[in-house]
Parts: sequence; C-alpha cells; structure tokens
Amino acid sequence: MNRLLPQMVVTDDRIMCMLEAMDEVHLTKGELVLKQGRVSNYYLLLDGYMRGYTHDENGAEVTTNFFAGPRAVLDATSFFGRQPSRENIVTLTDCRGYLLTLDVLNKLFHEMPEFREFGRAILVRELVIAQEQKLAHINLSAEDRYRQLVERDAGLMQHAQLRHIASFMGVTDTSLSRIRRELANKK
Amino acid sequence: MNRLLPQMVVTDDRIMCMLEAMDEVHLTKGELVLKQGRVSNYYLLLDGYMRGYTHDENGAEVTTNFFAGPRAVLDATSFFGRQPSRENIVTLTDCRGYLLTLDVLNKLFHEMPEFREFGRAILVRELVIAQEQKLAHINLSAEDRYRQLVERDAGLMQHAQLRHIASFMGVTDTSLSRIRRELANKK
DNA sequence: GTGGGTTCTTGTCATTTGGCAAGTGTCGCG
DNA sequence: CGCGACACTTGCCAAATGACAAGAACCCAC
Repeated sequence: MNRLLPQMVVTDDRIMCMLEAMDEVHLTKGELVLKQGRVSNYYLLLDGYMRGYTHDENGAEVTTNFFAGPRAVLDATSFFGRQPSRENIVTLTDCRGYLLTLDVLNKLFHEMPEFREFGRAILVRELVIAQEQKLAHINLSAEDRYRQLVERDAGLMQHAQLRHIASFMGVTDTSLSRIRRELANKK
Repeated sequence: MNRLLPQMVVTDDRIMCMLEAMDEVHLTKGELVLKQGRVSNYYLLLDGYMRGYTHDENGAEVTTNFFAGPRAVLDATSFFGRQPSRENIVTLTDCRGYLLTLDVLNKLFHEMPEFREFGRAILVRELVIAQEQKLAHINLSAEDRYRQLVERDAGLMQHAQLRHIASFMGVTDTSLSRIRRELANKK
C-alpha cells in the first residue's frame, strides 16, 4: 500500500490484498476517461498522467486539474451525487489503475471497516490539494506558481502542453511564454 | 436536518435527533476557534460567520477562507491527520453550532451507519467549495470574483473587513477599493 | 470633545498581464 | 518535397494590478 499510495495514512495488508486482487485497468494516451454529461467513475490511478478540463461561459476550454499517479481521479460531486459531470478527463499518457463504481466502493465500505478510513483519507487528500492550489492563486505570482508546478512535478512538463498548463495556471499562453523566457534568462 | 444543512444529501431523522441531543456551543464575535500550531477541532457551524487565515513567507496575513453557517469548519489535514494546524480561524460574529472531536466523530461513524454518509457528504461539499474557488481564480477577473462573492453571500460583506476580502480574493486592498468604485459607477 | 489607532480611499507611477497579429518551428500527410 | 495544421514565441500597445504615500472616514478610550 505504501508503494501504491505513499502519502496515504492507511497502510493495511487487507486493503492491499483486496486491491491487488482487482483487475488492473489499462488506458492508452488520449483516451477520454470522463465525458461531460456522464456520471463520473472513481479511477484509482497508479501510473500515468491525466488532465481535467471544462469550458467557461465563452466556450473556451479551461484546464481544471492535472493528475499524476498515484492519485484518485474522479469528479466528486458527480460520483457521490450521481449527477452528470461538467468535467472532461483525458489521459496524457498510457495509464494503469483500478476502476471503482459507487456500488463497489460502498460494498467495500460496508464489508471492510478499515477501507472506510482509506476512502476518507483519499477524500481529505483531494481536499488538501484543492485548497493548496487555491492558496497558490491567492498569494503567489504567476511566475512563482509556474516554478512551483515545475518543481513539484517535473514529469508533468514532459506530457502536458504549455497552453494547457497556462490555462491551469489562470494565465494566457502568451504570458506563460514570457514567464518561461524570464526564467530561462535568470539562470 | 434540511433546516440545518440544506445542501446536504442526507436527510435522516436519527442524525437530526442525535445532533439536537448534543450541546450547542456558542461563541462570541472575535473568538479564536482554531489557533495555529494546535490540532483542529470539527465545528459544525449552524449560524454565524468565521474567517480562516495564515501567513505567507513574508509574514503577511492571508485570508484563506470565509465560513457562513451552516457549514463544517475545520482544517481537514490537521483534524484527520492529528497534526498541528497552520491555519487560524476566528469568529466574525457570534456563532452557534456543535463541537465534535475525532473520537466522537469516529464513535458516531461506528455506531450509526447513516452518519457515515453524512460525514462523507460534508467532506465532498468542502471539496466542491475549494475546487469552485480555485476555478474562480483561474477563469474570472478580480471584478467578476468580487461580484460573485457579493451575490453569493451578501451577509458576508456586512461582517468581513474589505482588506480581508481583498486578501481572500488575491488582490491588494487598493485594487479592491478601485474595483468597488468602478462597480458603483456602472450602476 | 480630543487624540490616536485603524480602515478605507485616492493619486502617481512602475510592473504585470491581456489581446491581437505576425512569425517560427515541428510534425504528419499526400 | 510542399502543404497545412498545430503549438509556441515575439512584438506592440492597452488594460489591470501592485507599491507606496497621503489623505479621509470611522471608532473608541479617556
């Protein structure tokens, strides 16, 4: 379990066994994991990169998330609320992970008390990620946000397009281009 | 329960009874609910307003959250991870709610299966709030963020200071002042 | 009242960012 | 090879925001 989800609180052999007994789901680069209008699944991503995006009121695409395994990939509102999602999620690389439905998840919660804490820890981690990213927008400049992004996940830079990174950062691709030039000059 | 937490998924008489059997905790304006360095509690806020804040690397205060009842008030990392919090939370008005410890919460989870879904729904709601606020920073101008803030909770404006709202929005108080002037002129 | 502290606004100027258009580079396809 | 599509960069100017300092408004204790 530590190997799979290093930052998780729970390390339990039974959970590890249970997961490893499940069938791994493999996805190839470019696959649409979640389509706008459908109800989200719960994908326990082990390896690979994904990108989540929506559209703003002008119809322009907005990247809302990057996912790097190991991490839970889902639209929480859609998955738990059984509502159509407003997000799209697409793979940036080949991916490997486990696919969970709400039924399976609830069954696991019911049959395996230790799994409940595991599920809660995952939700808490998603919450922490969202809050950290929100904070980055509040008190970091675009340049600092970019630096932080690169430093925390250099691998992402190899798989995501700059315009998507720019849109995720909340700046135009023009601005990001300038920021990258400044950074290159400084070194 | 609908009365208490209108946006919650779960509406269950047993939970309602259980909550109403608990002692209400009353706080007065200006009280520090969570102090940096301590482990967070879980405050189920029914009525009132609160503000969460930290400090950036320069020591400047940054407002990270506004809470309007009914809502769960906690630092999730600190509460579930039993770690010292980096946040401070202070009441902006007199407040009314229930105070839960992790022990009590876990006991409720164990004894009352329907409470588990209730707890999960609260976590999901916090996640949705954080993601929405992050999205607002990505694709809304400062002026639009301010408009949205006013429209979604006019009451907040009566209790929070403008400089705190500015810091929450990620702009200087100078900028917010100008934005408010523009908006006033437009009408 | 008066004084002092705090909050908010305003002015001036520098910096950052956006919008737009043009230019460069890369890639795949016929 | 040449073409077009796409991603990225760059230049130019306008708009938004920040930094700093001064002033106005408000509150509150004495």
